[in-house]
Amino acid sequence: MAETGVRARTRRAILDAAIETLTRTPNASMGDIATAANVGRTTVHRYFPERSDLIDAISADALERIGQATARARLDDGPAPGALARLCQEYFELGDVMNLLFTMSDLFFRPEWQEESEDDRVLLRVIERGQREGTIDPELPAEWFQQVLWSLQYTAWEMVRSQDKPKHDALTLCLRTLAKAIAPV
Amino acid sequence: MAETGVRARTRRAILDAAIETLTRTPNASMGDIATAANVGRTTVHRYFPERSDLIDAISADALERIGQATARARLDDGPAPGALARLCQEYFELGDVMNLLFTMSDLFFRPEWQEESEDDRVLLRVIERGQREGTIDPELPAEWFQQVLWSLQYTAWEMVRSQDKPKHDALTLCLRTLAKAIAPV
DNA sequence: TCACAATGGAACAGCAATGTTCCAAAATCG
DNA sequence: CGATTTTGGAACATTGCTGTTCCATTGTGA
Repeated sequence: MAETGVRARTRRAILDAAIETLTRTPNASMGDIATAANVGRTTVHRYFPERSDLIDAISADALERIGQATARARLDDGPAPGALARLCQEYFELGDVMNLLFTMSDLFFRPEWQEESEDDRVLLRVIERGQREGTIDPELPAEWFQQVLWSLQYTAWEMVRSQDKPKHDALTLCLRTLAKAIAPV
Repeated sequence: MAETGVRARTRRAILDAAIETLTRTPNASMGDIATAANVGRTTVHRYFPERSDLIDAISADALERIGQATARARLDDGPAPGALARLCQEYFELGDVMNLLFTMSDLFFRPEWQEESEDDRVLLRVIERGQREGTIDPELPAEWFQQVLWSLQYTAWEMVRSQDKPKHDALTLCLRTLAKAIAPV
């Protein structure tokens, strides 16, 4: 059977096209997505019967990729500030996933996203470790730094988008500002 | 004529209801908004013939209020860091306007918002002044700090929303982080 | 080459929101 | 009070998207 080959490939193509299209136009129709994927609308419905099925898959895909990025950052290794910097870099390179989140903000409000994930816990843990070790400001709550890290991701990508900053420069700005923000007084 | 009295009042009621409703549900229908405003759907269409007219009005209203807040912060008075702190407070108190922007992110991409406003210019000017006077880090571009200031607004409100932080605490976090972020090395 | 899987397109029904019109009721103002 | 403005509701046509079915065509693997 072509099961693994063809089917998996078109599924992936639709998913990628959906991510890219919805990033630019959060209200894009199924037809728009089909066109972007070079696929008939019928085919899209064959893989994702309802729109919500497609959104579900996108959500799962994004969570998956974020999880992988978090793992790659090896947050438990070495000094906390360096670990956070690595995480920033990994997240920043997720690019389309990040930008999707920022424009399709309703994703954020889904249960899978609202509940504290393993990634959240790992991140909070390394922040708290830094606070104990004296490398991160203990005066502000760990949750705050967590939010700031995410917001700086958005800010960096916004610099790329609206100010035409090179990606590399934007990442540098992000890293420097995070370093200053978490530094102990 | 009741011109000034009644008409202005219902218009305002519809506008306020629209802001509040769209903040919670960016895709709310005209009917939803009418209900929220305690007004018939017909009446809404009487004041704002098309949906786009309503959105236009909301956009103008938000820009207007942001302009007033910027003016109140008197950015040209006193040391730059203090001026930015005042601006943060004023913006933070805009509350519903801020939250509307964050959930209806398509507002951001309208021409009125993309083009550099007078408020933007005033803000950039005070940042650059601080950089010359040695009170703000001159190594990072003024546009970056501008974006960071806005992002911290979002972050602070997000703390209120998802972490149940008291508004006052969230504002404090915002101010302290901004202070550290702009501080010269 | 042949059988079967996968696709594209057309056609259709259903639905929800939009925008419009009309009229009767209610509120406001002189 | 009486005239005029303002409103709410019902009704309607229109539009765009959704989800489904059917069939002919193309592609794939054995």
